[in-house]
Amino acid sequence: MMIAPMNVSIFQGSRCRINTLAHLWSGNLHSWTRRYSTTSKLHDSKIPGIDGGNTKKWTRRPITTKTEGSIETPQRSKPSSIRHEVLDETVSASSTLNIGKTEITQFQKLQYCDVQRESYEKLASLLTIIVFDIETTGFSRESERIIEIALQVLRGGKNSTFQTLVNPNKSVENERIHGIKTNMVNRPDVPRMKDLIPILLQYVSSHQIPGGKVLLVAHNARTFDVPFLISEFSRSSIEIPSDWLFVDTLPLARELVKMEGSTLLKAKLEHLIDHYEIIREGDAHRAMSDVKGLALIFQRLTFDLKLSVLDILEKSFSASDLINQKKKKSSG
DNA sequence: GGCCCTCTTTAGGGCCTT
Repeated sequence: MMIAPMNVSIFQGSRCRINTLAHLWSGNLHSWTRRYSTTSKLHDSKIPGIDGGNTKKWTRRPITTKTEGSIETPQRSKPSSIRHEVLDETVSASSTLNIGKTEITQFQKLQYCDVQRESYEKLASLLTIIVFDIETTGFSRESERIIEIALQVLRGGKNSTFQTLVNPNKSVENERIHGIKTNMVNRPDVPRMKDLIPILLQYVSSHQIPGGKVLLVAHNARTFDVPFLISEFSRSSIEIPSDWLFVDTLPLARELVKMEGSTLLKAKLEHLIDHYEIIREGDAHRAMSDVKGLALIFQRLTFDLKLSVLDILEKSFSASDLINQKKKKSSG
């Protein structure tokens, strides 16, 4: 963990800057720590899975989810009972919040940072970061539909990943992109979006820290994933919770492309995966494969760009931000 | 469709998502 003073912030005047978000999660850390042990903090992490430690345990099981009375949002829905897949990934989070004694001592010497550190730690401790991705039948959020969605909670722990196919109630014409065929999703046992939304809300809520916010991360989130979610939620007459914030990794990748000395030429997800030498788990353009890749990319990007949690929050936006932005443009 | 860049801003084209 690197700590250095910083002078500018829209949140508060001066503050401490913590140049990595890695301490907020553990689920993926081991995957790139092996390749990118460039910091002593990461090098010293005792993470299950490294060097013959515990390995990730994956089990696939059908579940029945009941949402009645369990969603803390105003948009309560009828109880639903849908079979879908949850991939259990058991990953210890114990290493991520540990700070070495030396680091604490050095930190404590920065007297002027104490108040800011307290605020930072409070903010960080209340934040749940979730990487997500959707596959769709095309680019238009008006005429096309979501056919797959995947999420990964970066903090790790039980049920840290979620994925499901979605019944679009229309044919899939772009199978060549993701390999998802019409007969894979147009089935009665595949949930439609209106059935899935209450489950999604419950899943996110179950990982949300009381009083905290959720930070949902996606590549090209601002102009693709989030507008698609807004449209799908709207069709189901459900609002996206106001405590969901979104971060788009595309502008972050573009910052890295522009950075002096950077070898990243394009901001596409595939270029980022190549750039960081990430080994894919599964096929490209399948939601969970892209989520797992992006989870690693997000960690590397925030490290390379020296972004703290506050920096990321400054770049975040809400669903209502996009809706209001669109209304302004329409009226203007 | 929004963002970004430039041979620009009274515009146009490329990128990025499926």
